[in-house]
Order: sequence, then structure tokens, then C-alpha cells
Amino acid sequence: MTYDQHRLSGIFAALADPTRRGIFDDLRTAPKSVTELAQSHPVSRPAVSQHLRVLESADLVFATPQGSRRIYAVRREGLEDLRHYLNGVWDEALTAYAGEIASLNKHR
Amino acid sequence: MTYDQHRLSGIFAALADPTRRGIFDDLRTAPKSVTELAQSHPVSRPAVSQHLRVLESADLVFATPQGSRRIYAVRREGLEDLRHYLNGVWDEALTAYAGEIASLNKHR
DNA sequence: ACAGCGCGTAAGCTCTGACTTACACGTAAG
DNA sequence: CTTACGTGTAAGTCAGAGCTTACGCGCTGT
Repeated sequence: MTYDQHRLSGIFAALADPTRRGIFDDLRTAPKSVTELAQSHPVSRPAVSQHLRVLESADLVFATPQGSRRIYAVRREGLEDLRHYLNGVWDEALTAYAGEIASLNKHR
Repeated sequence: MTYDQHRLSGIFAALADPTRRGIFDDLRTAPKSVTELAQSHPVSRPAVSQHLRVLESADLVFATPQGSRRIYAVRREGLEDLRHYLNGVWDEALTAYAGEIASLNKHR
């Protein structure tokens, strides 16, 4: 359980940075090389490499060496934990909770 | 569109920190006061206040003054943007993308 | 009215993270 | 083989995040 929490933090942190999420979103369209990504984003190429490292560590992206280039592509399964978390927030004791809120507002 | 991006970053950043997400998860069970939250988490009370401020800025939480105390509760609608984003990642040109991956693996 | 609780905020410290330039190495191409 | 390309990594800088203690203020209750 705690281990999943660590994974979740990794995913959230990876997607929190605008530049990095921009790269991720860019890859959602089609797989691309590092220099190709660097041209579409206002940071240096090493910065892109570092962002990709973070995304890869969070299992959100994977690389496929092709000649001297490395083609990066998104890994949708990496978002499953996030989806589980989201679902958990939504369908968790909804009615009981709504009741508490109601009584809270009533007493104020 | 870009404005939503900013909101998204706020949500991701807010939930990226383990302590802060722990507080949020704690509130999912039931609304609680600040000192109550501080007792359940290994940080000082002011730290909890600061975390709550971040969560509130991200529209993930709201406060209800009750006497001298402030009762915090989760705000599930605050996660809608996140849900939209998640859905967007999943059902976005799935077939076309799969085709690219296939040809990529073939050529390597 | 006055002592105390509950909370927010300011000030300050430390550590992480995003970025840069410089370097090293494998692959491709002449 | 040598030149150029594509990439990862090291080193260093700078801003910001998370935490603490100290303080101030409104509400509570005796």
C-alpha cells in the first residue's frame, strides 16, 4: 500500500511541472526523438532528456533505440494507478459523507 | 485552454507531496479541524495549515468556520479537470497511435 | 473581563528540482 | 578513418517548496 503511495507521488510529481507535462502531451500525439521534442519546447535538449528521465521513472514513457536516436513514446498503463486513485476518491462512501456535510452546514 | 493547464498543474502539484496527499486522503474519510489533522500527521500544526492552503488554492478542499475552529472538507468537483485530462489521455486516437507503435517496432 | 484555545501568517532555514553549459560516447555518413 | 550527429550525464546556479519556531488575533468559557 505504501509502495503504491510512492508510485502515485511519482506520477503526480512528474505531471505537475508544466514543461514536463507539455512534453508528455506532445508524445501523446506521436512518438518522437529527443531533439525533435527539444525543438517544440522552450528548454534546452539536456533539459528534455532530464524530463524524459523523470517521466520514464514514473512509467509514463518508454524509449525505443532506433539507430543513434532514441524514440520516446507514452505508456498509458502507467496511469492506471492514478485512475484507481481517482476512482477511489469518487465512489468512496458518497452518501455518508454527503450527510456529514449537510449537518455541518445546518449547524453553522 | 492554457488556463486549464495552470489549474491542472496546481492539482498535480498539490497531490504530489505525500504529506499533503495524506491530509487530503484523511479528509476523504470525514471533515476535520486543523489541530485534529495535525495530530494524525507527523508535521507541525502550521505546516498543516500551509498544506491546507495549497489544497484550497487547487480547489480540492474548502473550509467551514465553526466557532473558533475551521472545519476542512474535500471538494470532489475540484478533481474534474484531472478526470477530464485522464480521459483525454486514454481515448485519444488510440488506433492511429497503435499503428505507429507497430510500425516502429517493425523497423527496429 | 481575562485566561486559554484554535488558527493563520511571518521569518528563516534547508533541501530539492528545473535549468544551463560543458563533456563523453556510440552511431552514421562522407 | 574521420567528421558530424544524437544522446546521456556531470557540475553548478537559482528559485521555490516544505518545514520549523515565534507571533498576533479572534473566539470560548469561567
